Amino acid sequence: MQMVETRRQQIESVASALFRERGYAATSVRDIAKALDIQGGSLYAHVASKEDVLWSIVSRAADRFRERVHPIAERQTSATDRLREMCRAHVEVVTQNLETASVFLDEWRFLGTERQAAIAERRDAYEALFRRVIEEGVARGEFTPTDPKITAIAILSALNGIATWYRLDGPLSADSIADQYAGLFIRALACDPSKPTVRPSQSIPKPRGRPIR
Amino acid sequence: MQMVETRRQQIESVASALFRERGYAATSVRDIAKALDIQGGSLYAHVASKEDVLWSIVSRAADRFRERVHPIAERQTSATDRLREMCRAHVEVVTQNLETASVFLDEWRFLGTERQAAIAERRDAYEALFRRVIEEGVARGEFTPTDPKITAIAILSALNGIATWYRLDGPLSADSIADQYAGLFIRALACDPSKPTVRPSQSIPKPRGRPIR
DNA sequence: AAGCCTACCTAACACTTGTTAGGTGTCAAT
DNA sequence: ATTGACACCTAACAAGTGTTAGGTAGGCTT
Repeated sequence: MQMVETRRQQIESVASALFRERGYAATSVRDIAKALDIQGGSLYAHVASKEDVLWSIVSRAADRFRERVHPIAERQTSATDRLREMCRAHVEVVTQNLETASVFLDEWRFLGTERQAAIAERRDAYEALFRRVIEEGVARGEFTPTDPKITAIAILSALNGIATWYRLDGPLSADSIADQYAGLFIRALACDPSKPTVRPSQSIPKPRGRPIR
Repeated sequence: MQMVETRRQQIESVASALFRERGYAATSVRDIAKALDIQGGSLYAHVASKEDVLWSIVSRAADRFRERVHPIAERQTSATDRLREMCRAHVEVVTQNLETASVFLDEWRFLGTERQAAIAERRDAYEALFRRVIEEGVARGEFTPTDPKITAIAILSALNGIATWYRLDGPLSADSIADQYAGLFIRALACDPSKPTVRPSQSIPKPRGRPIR
């Protein structure tokens, strides 16, 4: 009974590819239709608007990231371990959903105001997953003391950059990329073993209003 | 004699701001004109085309990055030192030219094919500056062995990400951001001091065809 | 056989797009 | 006083934009 792909899914799939390579604003509804060998107006039997398609893509991609990474963030393992696995999972989502992930990362600003706000909220929450793991690692003396907010953003920027240059037919496997990135960040955070500063431990300080300085 | 700002410069300045916040494709020539309180067609007394404006912005921004970072890459100091300073300089260019840098990073794909290729070439050369410093640091045993290409891309992705979120009126000074980022990457690359592997030294291996694996 | 649903088409709508041709006024140099 | 450059305007162009209304053909159910 399993049908291969509903028309709506085909539209989103084709739109993802076009939005990624030309950008949302530079892709017309007729471009999408042409890729499916139908007429521009015929799309509206399946979708309410062009922005609607973007929203579906973006919001589904947001789901994927959270679904994969959130469970890892809640594990009871070391911060080092969780951060490594979170990085790996993030890279996996990017490389396995290259088009939708790219659209999510780059084109969400073309959504209407409310939808944009909804995504911003989810991105903040997602970023907070990384920030908290870093905070915890620092508090436990597992990580070098750093500003968790900046560090989290730096890590995510680097990981998200993969979406721009990764090619399925390239020489690098997704796994090896993930390992390299994860290793890089773990080394950046790993506490210098020469001075085993075991901070107050256990207690994680509540984040104050302003992030730094 | 110094005139404040030629009309052409005003156009590019206003266009940078609009391209950054709405994207090139979603910004009309009339939008740019309206910001200058003139009529859409009047712009063509100063510029040849919309793409021409983009090209000016993008290519000038590319210049700025190279001008600031290339001299540092050629210093005779340690790889650690050079990488740190290169990161700092890059952040400086981003934060001091927020709008043009953002446009350079995000909107260059809307250039025509040849101009796009020209920018791609310059970006590759710029990326190579970072890659070579990393290669050298690894070869000298100054850095942990890592794939220089991936590492360079990771660093630049993180640094470029700053262009998306940095605000002049935000709580973080550009300098402190630069230090944090630079510190992060240096720690990620610094060789574990417990095993002072002084590799063959001096000789830097020629990069082979395929990057890794 | 009738009705209905799905999937698509055609044609048009109101509007926006980048760009150009020709015209107007201002100001400095001749 | 004439010239010419400069900065801008108006008006239009051809093409493309997202979207809609109305129509048609085929297949499924009744």
